[in-house]
Amino acid sequence: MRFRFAPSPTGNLHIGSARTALFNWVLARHYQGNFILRIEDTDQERSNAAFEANILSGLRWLNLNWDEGPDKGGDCAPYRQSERHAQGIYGQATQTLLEAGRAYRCFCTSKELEAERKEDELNKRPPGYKGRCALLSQAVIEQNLREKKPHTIRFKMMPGQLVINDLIRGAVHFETELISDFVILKGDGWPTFHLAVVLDDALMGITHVVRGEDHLPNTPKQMQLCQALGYALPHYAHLPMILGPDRSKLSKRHGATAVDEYREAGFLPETLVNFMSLLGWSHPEEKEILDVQEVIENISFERIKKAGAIFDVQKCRWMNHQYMIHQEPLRLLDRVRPHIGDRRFEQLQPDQQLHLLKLLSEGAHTLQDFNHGWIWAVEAPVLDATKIPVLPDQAARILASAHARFAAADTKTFASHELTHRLLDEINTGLDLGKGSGKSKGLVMKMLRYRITGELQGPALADVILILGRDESLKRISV
RNA sequence: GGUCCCAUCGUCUAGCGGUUAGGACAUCGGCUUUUCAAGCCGGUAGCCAGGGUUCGAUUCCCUGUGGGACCA
Repeated sequence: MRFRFAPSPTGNLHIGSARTALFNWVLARHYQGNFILRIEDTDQERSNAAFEANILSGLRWLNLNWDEGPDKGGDCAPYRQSERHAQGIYGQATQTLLEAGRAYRCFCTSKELEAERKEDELNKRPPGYKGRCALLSQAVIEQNLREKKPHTIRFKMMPGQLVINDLIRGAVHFETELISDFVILKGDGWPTFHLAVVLDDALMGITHVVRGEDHLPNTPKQMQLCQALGYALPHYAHLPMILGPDRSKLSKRHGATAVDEYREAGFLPETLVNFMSLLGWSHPEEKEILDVQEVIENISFERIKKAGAIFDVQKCRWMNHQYMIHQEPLRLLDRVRPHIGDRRFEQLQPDQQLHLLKLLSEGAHTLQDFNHGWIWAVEAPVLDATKIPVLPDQAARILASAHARFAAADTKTFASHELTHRLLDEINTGLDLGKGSGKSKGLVMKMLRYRITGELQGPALADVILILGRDESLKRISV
């Protein structure tokens, strides 16, 4: 079995495309088939190498390795349609169809076609090419050719019933008489999407065409084209769309849609793979946190839904949190590092870094969340008297008491979580702030946190003190 | 406009004739916490509508409605 992912390099790798790639890849691995990457760059205007590079790097980041592709070759090379075009395969196929009478030259200008379309619209008739040039006499065609009149080549649709036996949707019926003859070779000799896809899939021995539902209406055209070229039809499977919050096809106006944007926002690739696999598919036991192996083992066309699914960033963030807290600390640290803008993080001792990582990861949803919340670890706060969270006389007493206890405590206390806690309790017990002891403790903690970190909220104070150590902590609460 | 696809909590989904319609995210409440998160416990919330088929429909069929995609 051979699966493929065939993106157009007309934009960065999109979540929707990545999901299609993922399913093809997973399916290929499940059936121990091949996963082929083919670049569909026949649109010379919009394709560019930077986009192609972005797509490849995105797939690599997601760990979706391909068996054959533009960068590594394979038995069906080349894997870039522009290079295949240079070999003349699309022109040859078109010639064959022309000779077989399944294609014809169309000399209609874009102006004429435009006018025709407008007229259809006015008369409320279904738009579409009426096949005028199919009726041209041989003499007229030759005359036009001699005059070097620009023309396209159209494929002649055969009227009749056509059924797609979609692996996900079942039988889908079409009346091909309602589908107009479509262009397969443009005026400049380049193939259109339909010709290129069909011919390449056939030539590359693709057995399963798994793609987005948006291609479903194109399929009848491609099936007739495929058969006219004399090739066996592949199996088709059309995946449900990934939608934006308004239920329309996920697009830029919905916010972040590029895989890159998620990478930069601090999502882990395994989160994205897991999350995308659950958009339109579910594990037989409804397990949600799955590694790729489990997806590969359990994937089946039968469990793929037909309805579109909204990409819920909230749930994706929750899942990313799950992956982060279950990550090996040292590994997580490595992955967090590139996201930390403040280089002073590197000045911290390894054990301090690890301790911070643990504290911060408890509430973090993305790798980007490690960018803040630890500045107190590398610099003493600039204090602002108006922000002091307690009354002035309370502040003075708390600081005096804390200073005395800190100074008297031994270094062991500042190396143990338990002892640090006890120290903080002692400071509280030794004071009489005229409130209930619970409230009084709150005041003590608030004041100390403020003096030590400059913040009114953050990680547990005992941990903060542990990370800073005795001397630095003492310094910060000195009057 | 034409063709095609789709339809279970707000969201992702389980369900493949008989279930108190289950789970997850979000939300709400409680607990925990010096605080914010996180964590734990609990709650609210769903079968688009109308016809059939059937002893019985969320489930099968039809129609409508709604949403979407494609064509241009």
